[in-house]
Amino acid sequence: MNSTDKTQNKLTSRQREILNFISEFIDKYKFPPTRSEVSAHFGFRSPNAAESHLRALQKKAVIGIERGVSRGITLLPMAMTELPGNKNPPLPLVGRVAAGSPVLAQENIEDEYRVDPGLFPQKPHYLLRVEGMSMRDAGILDGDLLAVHRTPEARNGQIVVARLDDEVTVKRFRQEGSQVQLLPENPDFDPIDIDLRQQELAIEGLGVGIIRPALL
Amino acid sequence: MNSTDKTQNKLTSRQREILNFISEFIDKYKFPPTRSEVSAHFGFRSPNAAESHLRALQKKAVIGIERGVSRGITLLPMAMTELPGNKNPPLPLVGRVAAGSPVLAQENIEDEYRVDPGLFPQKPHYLLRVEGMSMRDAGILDGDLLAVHRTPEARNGQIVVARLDDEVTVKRFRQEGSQVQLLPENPDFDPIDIDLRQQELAIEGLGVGIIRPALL
DNA sequence: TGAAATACTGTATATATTTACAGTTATACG
DNA sequence: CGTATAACTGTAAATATATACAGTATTTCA
Repeated sequence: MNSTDKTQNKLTSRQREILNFISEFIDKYKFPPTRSEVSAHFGFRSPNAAESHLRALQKKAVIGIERGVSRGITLLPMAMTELPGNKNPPLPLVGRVAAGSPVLAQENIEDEYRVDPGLFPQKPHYLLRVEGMSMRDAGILDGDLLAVHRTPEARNGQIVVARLDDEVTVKRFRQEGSQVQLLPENPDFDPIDIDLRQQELAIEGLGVGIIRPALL
Repeated sequence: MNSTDKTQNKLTSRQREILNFISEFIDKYKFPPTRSEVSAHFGFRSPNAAESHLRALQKKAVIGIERGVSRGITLLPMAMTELPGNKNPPLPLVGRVAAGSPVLAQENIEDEYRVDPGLFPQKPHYLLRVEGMSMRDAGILDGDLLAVHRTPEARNGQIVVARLDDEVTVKRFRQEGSQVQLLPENPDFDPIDIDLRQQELAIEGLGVGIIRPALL
């Protein structure tokens, strides 16, 4: 391991706690904490304890420290990845899913959009651009963005993102024992029948909402 | 004027400049400026010049100052109103529009949601909850949220929010001279014909997108 | 017209804050 | 086993920062 690689070092649990505190402090007070505020929170008797932690976090490229500046701590983009409970991250927009690749593979992500999570009944994890008119009568049109909640479980009647033979499709879900039907909402299309004993079917997620970025 | 009313006092142009600087400073550095940083920016030779301005802004309830805390300045919600170039404000969700009231009247606003403006081809100004199925075949269903761009001008074929006899409706727009048609997208509904010489029609805005907060 | 508010200069000081230096203990690593 | 890193205590000092006090000139407003 050479001395220049800083980013790949993972945080220790204590460091994660410190980072967490900084993030929450900023959320609460709208400005970063001082060394003594960090120390006070964790019960350190020396401000230097906080100082060393900050230096470590800086070395690992999750925070920035402005020298000689009070409260000069900034959370770097890198920090967002490490933070839990990061409400309202931008949702990746998934376009055409390349055969065999995971839906959220980098190559499938076209863009990122911030969308208020409170809009939807279930937290969406990504947006999937819908192709084709097979769900027209459910009001889901070609080009619509389906807000998808990642989960492998679906109940009858729900609109799912399913993967069948390396193809990703959006359909209404129906299951009776080992027989699954993927139902289109357009009489021009035929239902897809699957026998789980003979064919593999993966539920990628649940459709929880629609965003139509343009009206015709 | 008694001494307790603080909020209604408007800001002087200088105070607005100061507030602006603070806001931009926070955007840039992620923490608020000190008195000397404010002074340096405006060329004050005394940190007290900044101090007085901050006190004035505090008295007018646009900023908060934590006593004894470095960089302890916070922008209060009130400040947002005063600030220009406030990109990405939350969009008000307009529910049922009370007869005779402006669409964006306080009484019509149910909630507020942050939505990435980059999603839509035109900047949406508010979200309108669609009632009824008259636009079903355009994929706009009962309960959908229509993202509306406020403008009084519409071109043929666009989906508009129109006000006719104190009623607000969403329809497709068509105009030939003084004859306007508001076309539903559902054979169960009849087009509305308006002669502008006899009846008043106000275009409240253009539908620029749809958000469906739940799938059935 | 006169008091209050605005918009500053200038000086001073308490204290908030960063930051360096010197240690201790425990754990991980090759 | 020795070295590095993590996770602290404890002390000290330079400096960054808030903030009080004393003024001046101008504008606002009742």
